[in-house]
Amino acid sequence: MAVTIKDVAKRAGVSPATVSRVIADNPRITGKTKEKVREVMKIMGYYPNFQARNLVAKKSQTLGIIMENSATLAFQNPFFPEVLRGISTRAHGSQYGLYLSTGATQEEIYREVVEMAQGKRVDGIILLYSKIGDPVMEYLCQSGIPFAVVGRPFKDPCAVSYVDNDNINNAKEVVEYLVGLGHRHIAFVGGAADFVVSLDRLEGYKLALKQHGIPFDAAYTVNQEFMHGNEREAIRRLMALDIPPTAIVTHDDMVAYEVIGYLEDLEISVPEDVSIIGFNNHAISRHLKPPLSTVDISIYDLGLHAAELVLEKITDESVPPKQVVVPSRLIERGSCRRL
Amino acid sequence: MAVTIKDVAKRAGVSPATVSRVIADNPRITGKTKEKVREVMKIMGYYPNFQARNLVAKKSQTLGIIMENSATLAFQNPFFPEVLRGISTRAHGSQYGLYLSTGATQEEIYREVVEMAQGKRVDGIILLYSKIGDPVMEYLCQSGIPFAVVGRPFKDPCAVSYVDNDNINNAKEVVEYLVGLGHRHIAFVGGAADFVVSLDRLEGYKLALKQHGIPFDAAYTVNQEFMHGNEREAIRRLMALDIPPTAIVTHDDMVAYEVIGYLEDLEISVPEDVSIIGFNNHAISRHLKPPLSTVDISIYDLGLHAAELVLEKITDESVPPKQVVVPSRLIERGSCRRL
DNA sequence: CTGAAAGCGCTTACAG
DNA sequence: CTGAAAGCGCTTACAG
Repeated sequence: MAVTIKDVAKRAGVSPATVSRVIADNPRITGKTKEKVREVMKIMGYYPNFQARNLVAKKSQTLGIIMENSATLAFQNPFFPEVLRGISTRAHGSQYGLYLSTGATQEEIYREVVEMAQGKRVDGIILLYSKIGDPVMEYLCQSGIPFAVVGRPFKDPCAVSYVDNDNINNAKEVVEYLVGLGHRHIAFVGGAADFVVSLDRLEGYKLALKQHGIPFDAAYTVNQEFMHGNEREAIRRLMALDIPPTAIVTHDDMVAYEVIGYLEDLEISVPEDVSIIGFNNHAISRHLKPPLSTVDISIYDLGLHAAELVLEKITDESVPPKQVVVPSRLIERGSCRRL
Repeated sequence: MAVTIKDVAKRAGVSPATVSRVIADNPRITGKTKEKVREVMKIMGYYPNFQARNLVAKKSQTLGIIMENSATLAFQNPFFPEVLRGISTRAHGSQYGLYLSTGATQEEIYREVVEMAQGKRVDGIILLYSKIGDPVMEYLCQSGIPFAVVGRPFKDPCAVSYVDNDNINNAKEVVEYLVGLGHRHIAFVGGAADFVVSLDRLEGYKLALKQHGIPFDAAYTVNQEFMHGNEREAIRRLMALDIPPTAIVTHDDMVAYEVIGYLEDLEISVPEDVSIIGFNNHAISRHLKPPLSTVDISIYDLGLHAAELVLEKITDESVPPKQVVVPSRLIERGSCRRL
């Protein structure tokens, strides 16, 4: 049996209430009493029981982190560890712990979130993704629990606190950069179609084309669905078009390298034959061949701000929803060439 | 105020004890009563409070995951997300949640672990790394809390449950593979020197050399300490030796690619001039140039088994410590050449 | 400055 | 088959 507040109280010759106050460092307790109690706590190896403490305090000092289907997306790329690092740093700074979702399907995740929230297992929640028609997001909105999203919500974004890059603009700038290099036939390899980030980037892509009088052609776009075993084929098809693209925008550095691999198999070189650009600026991208031009989206900061937003909500429920846009920057390296 | 068991009881016209039994699906409760109570629970949107439930049950249904200094190692490479995915799957299968450490320094981590354990925040702990003279490991050993380690403990390994690859042998086989290709001057780029995995691999490296009558020369080894900004210089020095190595073993695929980058800057090509081999088989490694030969250490399985081990300990404290060795396999790709 | 008492939301012997 | 009561380990008005 672990030592409880009562054991300490008895041994220190005070009441449990006093011990409790010493733990809370209540200023109304004598220095002498505090010292004595602390001494006893140390001797007995006393540690407060979280469950009990949280039960009466009606809080858990814990943030719930909800990630997408663990088997696939979230875990595939370095986004997850990096955003978690940001969250972790901020949470730790405020003495909050992190509780992770473990569900693999949308239904499991939904159930978990409801239990976390209703069961008071967490004080707030960070949703690591934003997708269209997501029941989890809907639940979060109507539940009243403090939460923040990494990624712009699809509907009613002003009603929720979120942090995001300006994805539309990022993609637009990337395309403009390529246009500036003389490219007119630019392909777009995007993420899963039901993620808002994918929509936004596609939108930015279209916007840039339009602005430069380049007609949009769906044949130049490929999305995450292609990632299910027929990536290679999708790229082959792309390059077999009557007018194949001279540049490809991909939504992630690792995907960019995967594409580069397929291109090489087709004896197409980067950047000689095709220019390519990624997103996320993975640590390794500058060391690889070719060094990848990419957009650094400040993943760590996304995490930091997401944590900040929930923490704010937890501290004061009445603060209005807030949106944070984290800056990104285009990093030029060797994977794009002037036509 | 959230709806409690009392609210449900009142509305259903039963006692709180009965509601509690319905939740636990106690067979001594009438089907009719159960139905009625469940109906009311649904109507009122009742969810059991974890804190309260766990307080009396003296358990938390939660596993603590301790990772190394979040800012650096654990988060740098895909090991962390992948091992977490394994843990997550197994934990979820047994209705266990995951609680993550957030500390950045060893002291912070130590404090967190003690609080997690003593404060009954978690029922068991998975330590994601094994290093020499680690106070966290020592605490875990003497605390009596169920735990498992990913990686062989440095001392008294038989006293703790852990899962690991046969790192000594893995490294040995890698070196033997290179020797088999005709290499005699083989360099070793290892991880941080205080990690047991680094020791083991170095040991395997030495073992293989010895077995083939190749003298060990420390000048051919570089360790993680070189990763602090002077990686490039370390590689330059290595290749400037009187007899430069014709092959390099690196402890991680991404490190291998980083090294390859530095070699290229020195106008040394892989595998033409130098062969190189990695560890961990990152998803991207087969798509990169050159496709990397590497050792697949089954990271997902390491996580799965680690979770299995703690869960076992939690279920039955009396089971003796158990060790699981997860198989690895050498994957030949294009980064090594026969001399 | 400190203690006795009530209570956080639940579970579980003990009765009946 | 169900309820009243005690208790998990803590905190916090309320007294004094």
